[in-house]
Amino acid sequence: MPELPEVETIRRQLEPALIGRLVVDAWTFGTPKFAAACDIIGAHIDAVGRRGKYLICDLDDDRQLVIHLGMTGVLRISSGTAERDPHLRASWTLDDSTVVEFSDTRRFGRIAVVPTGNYRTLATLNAIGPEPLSDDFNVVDFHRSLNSSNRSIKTQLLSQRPVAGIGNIYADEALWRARVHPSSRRIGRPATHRLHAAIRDVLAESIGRRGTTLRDYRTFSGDRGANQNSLQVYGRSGEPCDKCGTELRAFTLDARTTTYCPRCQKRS
DNA sequence: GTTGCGTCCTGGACGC
DNA sequence: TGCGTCCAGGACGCAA
Repeated sequence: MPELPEVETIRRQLEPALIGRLVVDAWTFGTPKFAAACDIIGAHIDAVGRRGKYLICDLDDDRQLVIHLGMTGVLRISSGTAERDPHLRASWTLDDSTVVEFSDTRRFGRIAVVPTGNYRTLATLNAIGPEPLSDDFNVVDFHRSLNSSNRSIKTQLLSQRPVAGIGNIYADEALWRARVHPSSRRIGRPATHRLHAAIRDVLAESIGRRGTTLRDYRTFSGDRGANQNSLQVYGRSGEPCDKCGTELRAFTLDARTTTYCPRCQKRS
């Protein structure tokens, strides 16, 4: 499932292929979620950016192409083979004959075209928090944001409001590193400092490994990420904690599987 | 405004 | 072997 490190890895590889290119043709799967792909025919791509898990391409007509990869979305250059991908949801043909494809098995992804900076139709992006690896992500605001709601800490991280780009994998990993129980509804300053640092660390390390591939995720060049070999809690329920040896446990929080160490992550 | 829940969606795992 | 059921989860809409 593409989270910030996976989307950033794709963005870095996508950028040189798209910058300055003219979109001469487009195709889309017949559902409204992907229909906007065809709206950018005739536009040049000026920049390839990212906010949280959203890829955002600046167009030369004061609009932006916004792509969310959902759970299983993959962007790639068309192989040109005759065998059609049954999960292809959109494709763009560029003026150098490159064909960029968006494949999404579970159709949780989304494509939108909006006036630059106007994200009113994308509620999560419109209210998204600071980029975790930027200077905008500071401990004071993070602490205030986490304690402004009565929801659990993990639920808030997944909401994208306190900080952008965190999904289920990196939420579990960061909370474990920071020794914060996922269900905690209040967090003190020391724990906020630990969580702030842990979020930065797990994301930066995963970007360095080109993301986490559990099943579907591939980089733009079709490679698997390598961070799945370094996960310390996610998907490891029943295995011993790397810190204390206690058996890791899993439970469901907001319909998402949550793995934690009952000894290292005491509920506050 | 906040919170919680249902829905979307498909392939793999598993049990019978 | 074939069938049915369950599970995974990000974003969004809706109701309370």
